[in-house]
Amino acid sequence: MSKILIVEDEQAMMIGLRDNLEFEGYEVHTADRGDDGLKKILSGNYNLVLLDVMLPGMSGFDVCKKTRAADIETPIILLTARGEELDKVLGLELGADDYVTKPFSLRELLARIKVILRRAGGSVQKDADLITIGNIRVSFESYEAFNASDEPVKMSHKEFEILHYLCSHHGKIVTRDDILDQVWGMDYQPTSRTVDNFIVRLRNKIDTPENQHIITVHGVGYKLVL
Amino acid sequence: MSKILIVEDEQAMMIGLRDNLEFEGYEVHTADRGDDGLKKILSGNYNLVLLDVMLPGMSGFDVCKKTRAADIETPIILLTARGEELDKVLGLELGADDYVTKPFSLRELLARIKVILRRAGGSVQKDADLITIGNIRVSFESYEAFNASDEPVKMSHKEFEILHYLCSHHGKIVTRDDILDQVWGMDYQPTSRTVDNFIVRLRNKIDTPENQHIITVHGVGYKLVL
DNA sequence: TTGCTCGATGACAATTCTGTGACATCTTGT
DNA sequence: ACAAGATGTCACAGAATTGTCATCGAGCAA
Repeated sequence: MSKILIVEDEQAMMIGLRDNLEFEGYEVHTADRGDDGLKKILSGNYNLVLLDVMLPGMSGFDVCKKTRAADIETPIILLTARGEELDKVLGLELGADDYVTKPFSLRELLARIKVILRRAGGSVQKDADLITIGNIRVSFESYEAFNASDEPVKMSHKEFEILHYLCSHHGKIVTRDDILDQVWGMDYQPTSRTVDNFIVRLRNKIDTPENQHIITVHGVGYKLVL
Repeated sequence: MSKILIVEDEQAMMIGLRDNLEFEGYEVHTADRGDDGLKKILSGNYNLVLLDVMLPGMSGFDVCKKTRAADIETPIILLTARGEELDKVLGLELGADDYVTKPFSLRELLARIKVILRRAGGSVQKDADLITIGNIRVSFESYEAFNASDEPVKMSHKEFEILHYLCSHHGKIVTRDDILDQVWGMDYQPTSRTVDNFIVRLRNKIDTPENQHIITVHGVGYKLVL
């Protein structure tokens, strides 16, 4: 679970933020002075910092600057009361990762927090095994495929395996022999014509009118582009 | 150098952005339709995307969503004309990394770009095997070639092989027989006229008006200069 | 058994790539 | 400058590759 530090001197604001973030499942810590906040940030113990600009002890700008000067890369979102652009830019140039201007909407702040935590390599996994390829979304774990309207798309076992192989090498070229070796095995192999036929079937399922995802590389093989 | 893609249909806006970003030292590419933009983004060739929300072809939201669905993590900054919060949140939840609301200040946008590029650690590693030769960039691994505008260039298998051989001996002189031996093999070999013909085809694709990259060494063979 | 699906194959069409000759143009040596 | 040889360039026919369809048989379930 992500740990968030709130550095904010206005009691009401701080409590509101804390409660909401805790409700969202974050672990929340607080500081109400700039210098205290800096000390905590420098411990490197947080995944994210919400930092007010107007603070007793030390301004948010200075906290930010000193944090970066100390080579601490903890993401920082600035909370500023003034809507002036100068503040924004200054903040970002000082090393902040984002800012919101008071009054801000909670939904927006939460969205921004999510974005930054995700980007920081956080722990938001996505639908992991549902991969979108052209027209369809495929799960290789459950051998299911769905079209744009979420209706199931029928795919045979071999079709899944071939698509899976193409997927795991997407962007790279795969020869017919590669496919035969991987999907059918070294011992028994049908004609390479068979591969072409499966490619046709896959194309019918995943290609959109505008985009062809399985590219023929003449004289070499095929290539899947996502 | 960071490569930035601008997806924007308003000419004036696009030109303004492009010029300013180029002035800042970024390599800028453009697209004026949502679907075209998506195609380019999916190539994974960019460090950052500036994406307008209102676009012909496909909305910025959809482009964003599809990009993330395809597991491409290229950072995206949304450009939105409407100041509505819903847009912002929606955009961020769809996987955008940031947004600015038109009209935005250039300084702010530049600051945000810097922040994101800094955070992304700033390099597209796909360029690893992308070699630039004159007009085009070539990947011998994936048998792809792109021109200056990042549009794919068609190249046949033999063309790739010959260019590959020239590349691996760039700066040195290569005789026609060398090429025939390497590309066609010792046993079967066409006329040496055939080589000339392929050289012509390659030249048409890679030479720029100012620079000839495949040099004829009269009486001996050819030489590739990068 | 019957009816179904899937894998495999071959035939043919469609497409793309190669190789060649003819002729224009250039380079070199005289 | 001239001739001889080398190279540039183009269009086209044939070769090679790939797309697509119809079909057949094996395996499986009802």
